[in-house]
Amino acid sequence: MKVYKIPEATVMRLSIYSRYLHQLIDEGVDTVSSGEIAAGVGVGSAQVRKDLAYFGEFGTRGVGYKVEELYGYLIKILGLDQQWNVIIVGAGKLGSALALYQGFKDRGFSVCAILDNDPGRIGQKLGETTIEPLEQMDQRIKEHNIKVGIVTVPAQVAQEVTDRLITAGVTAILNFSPKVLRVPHEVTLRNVDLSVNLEVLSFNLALNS
Amino acid sequence: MKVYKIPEATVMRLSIYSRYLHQLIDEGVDTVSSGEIAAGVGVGSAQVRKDLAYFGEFGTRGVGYKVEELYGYLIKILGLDQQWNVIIVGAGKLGSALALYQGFKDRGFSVCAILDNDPGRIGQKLGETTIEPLEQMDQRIKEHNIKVGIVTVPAQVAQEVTDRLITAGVTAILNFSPKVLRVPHEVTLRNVDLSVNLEVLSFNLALNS
DNA sequence: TAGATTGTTAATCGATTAACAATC
DNA sequence: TAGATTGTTAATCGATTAACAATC
Repeated sequence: MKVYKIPEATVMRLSIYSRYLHQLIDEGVDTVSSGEIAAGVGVGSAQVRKDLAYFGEFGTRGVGYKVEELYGYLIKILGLDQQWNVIIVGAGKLGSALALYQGFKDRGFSVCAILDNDPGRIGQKLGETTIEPLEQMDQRIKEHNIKVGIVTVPAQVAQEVTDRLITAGVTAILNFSPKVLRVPHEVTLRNVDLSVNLEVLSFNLALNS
Repeated sequence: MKVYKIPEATVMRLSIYSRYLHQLIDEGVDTVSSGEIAAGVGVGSAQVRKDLAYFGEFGTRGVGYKVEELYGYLIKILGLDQQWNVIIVGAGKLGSALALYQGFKDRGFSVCAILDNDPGRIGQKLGETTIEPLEQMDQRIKEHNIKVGIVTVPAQVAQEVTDRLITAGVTAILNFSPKVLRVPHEVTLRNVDLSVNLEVLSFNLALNS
């Protein structure tokens, strides 16, 4: 797949398209147009075609796209045709909820290690997985060839934990801590800052009042 | 505050700046330049000045910004100088974790109602708040003048729940369900789609392998 | 005054959208 | 062939960045 520069928004939309196509498969639909996908997920049809065009030609002019086929391509493009092992650092409320989140499993993500440094938490089970001390990080990452780390620790230790994850071999990080993290450019970082999200809402509420 | 069109990215950065300023206050710093803020949060200094310029002139040429003063302005702009009452619909793992999330309280958000339709969950306590049936929605929203709704229900019922929230008076929605929601234009919607986030990581991993 | 840093304008960059030739 | 819809180009839009006059 020879690709130059894909806008991040495009990747996010591909993920959403793929879910919509999954729904169409369930409904037994077998052909769909860019306009229908667009209407289904609330974007323009040119946007849909443009997003797909980054990766190839998947449709038939005058006809549209075969739903199952396009779905298969998207899953491949998104890397969801393989299993990704995940480590969660921080077994607080949020980390524990994420460890048990069914949506991750559904899409091929397998949480195979959960770490915390609270002696009261270590040894407890979350589903199949036992909470272990941070010292186990290196071993678990190597053992399970983990590439994805989820950071749900307090802000003060988030950078340190991130550095350790990267040193141990993780190259993709989902950060839930309210901390601006620095990572080398070859590591992909995404921030899911819950407070920032609520504050955008708050901004809009304040604006309209 | 007379404002035309603020990029959403600007609002998110303002939230991040405000946290950085809070940290500077703790450190006893009392003056800061746009370059220092920029370095602190990993953006360009022109970006910082431009973001602030949407809302006014907060600095002194040749000197910089007074930390506490600028922090105060940002809190005001973000609407964090007032308390926002929040309702959570869906008391599963994620909803429960959010109900207890300290970060929300710290920024002035008060979760004052949690609803679920699972009889096994109703009546249980999450912190101070008791899980109630969905029938209580209208009453709680009116009683507490709730403007913010957090949706953590399964995709199948997300749109229905959202419609009910809006009818009852909620005008800002944080959606954690993997569902494209339709809301009237006067309602602010933010999607925090955990799977989409992981899939962007997966895409990048697949790209680099 | 000299040095520093803001606020703002203009240039650049990149993403979205409209339009249409290609083609089923 | 006529109608439909793709893939792609070019136009538009909007956000970021560079540059600099204003000014402390």
